[in-house]
Amino acid sequence: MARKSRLETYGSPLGPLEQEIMEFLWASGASSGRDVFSGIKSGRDVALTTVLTVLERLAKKGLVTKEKGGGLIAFSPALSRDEFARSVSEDVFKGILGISASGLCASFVDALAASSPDELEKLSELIESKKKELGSGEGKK
Amino acid sequence: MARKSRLETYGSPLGPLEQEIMEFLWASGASSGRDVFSGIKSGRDVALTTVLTVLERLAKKGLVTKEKGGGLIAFSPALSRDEFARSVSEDVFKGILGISASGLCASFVDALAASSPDELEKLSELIESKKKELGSGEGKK
DNA sequence: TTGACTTTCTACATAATGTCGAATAACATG
DNA sequence: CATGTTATTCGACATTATGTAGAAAGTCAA
Repeated sequence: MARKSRLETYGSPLGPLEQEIMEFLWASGASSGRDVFSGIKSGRDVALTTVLTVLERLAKKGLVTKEKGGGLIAFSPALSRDEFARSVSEDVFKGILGISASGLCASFVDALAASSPDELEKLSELIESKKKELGSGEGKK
Repeated sequence: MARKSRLETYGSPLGPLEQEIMEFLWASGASSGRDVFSGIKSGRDVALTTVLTVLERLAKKGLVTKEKGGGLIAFSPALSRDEFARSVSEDVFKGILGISASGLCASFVDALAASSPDELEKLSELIESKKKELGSGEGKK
């Protein structure tokens, strides 16, 4: 079996299992393949090799680093959650902004308000400083 | 040949050709398969049947409606650009917010400022009204 | 009926992801 | 060193999304 359709899982460039694994790594930091396997396993039923394979692919994508230290190979997230979210968001926004900026803004605020209302305040501030930034360095174009 | 990798095209739940076709439909409204084919063709080299197939799939996904009027079958976008962007964004945000709200906000503002600075102002307003909305109807947890 | 055009079917190709078993490499220990 | 255990790597198959298009079937006017 494979994953849900793209439209359904859209919102993360990672498949469910990949996501779970990154989640684990973000929470636990450097871990052996077996660690990840054990950590993930609760609630899911995959083989150790499946986890290893995904870890491998994640490494190939640059999302995970693989280091052979003294003992076992250690896998670690190559990007922090924030960095990852940022890098993904950039592409996402570029894509959707090309379709409709207003539609995007509207749902952005809704989504943010629903999940992290505290961030609304910070967002306002971000916008203010961005506006100033734009207002000043605006001699060209 | 197929499309770019998911990480690369991330930003639209549609493949390049699907996107082009939706673009055309948003611009031209109800069109026959051949119309879309002709409209799209400039700059791209696909067969009529390819366009028809994609149109069919878009219809199956609910993004396009297919109506057999008097003459030819007419394909129209089932959602406006805005509606579409909104609906896609919702999923996107849900997904990314689950990873990191701050990372998302930061790149959102950057992306918006870069592509549609005018929207920054509107976004501020949106936030303000959203904050009021939250502040008032806040009796429950 | 015939021919041109429309629409549907069917099929193949590539890529991403999930899923593993088998093979191989490494290591600790008897 | 031979052996058993564990770790890693390889190779494979499955499904889904998308691009691609020829073949077949349907429609309609002349």
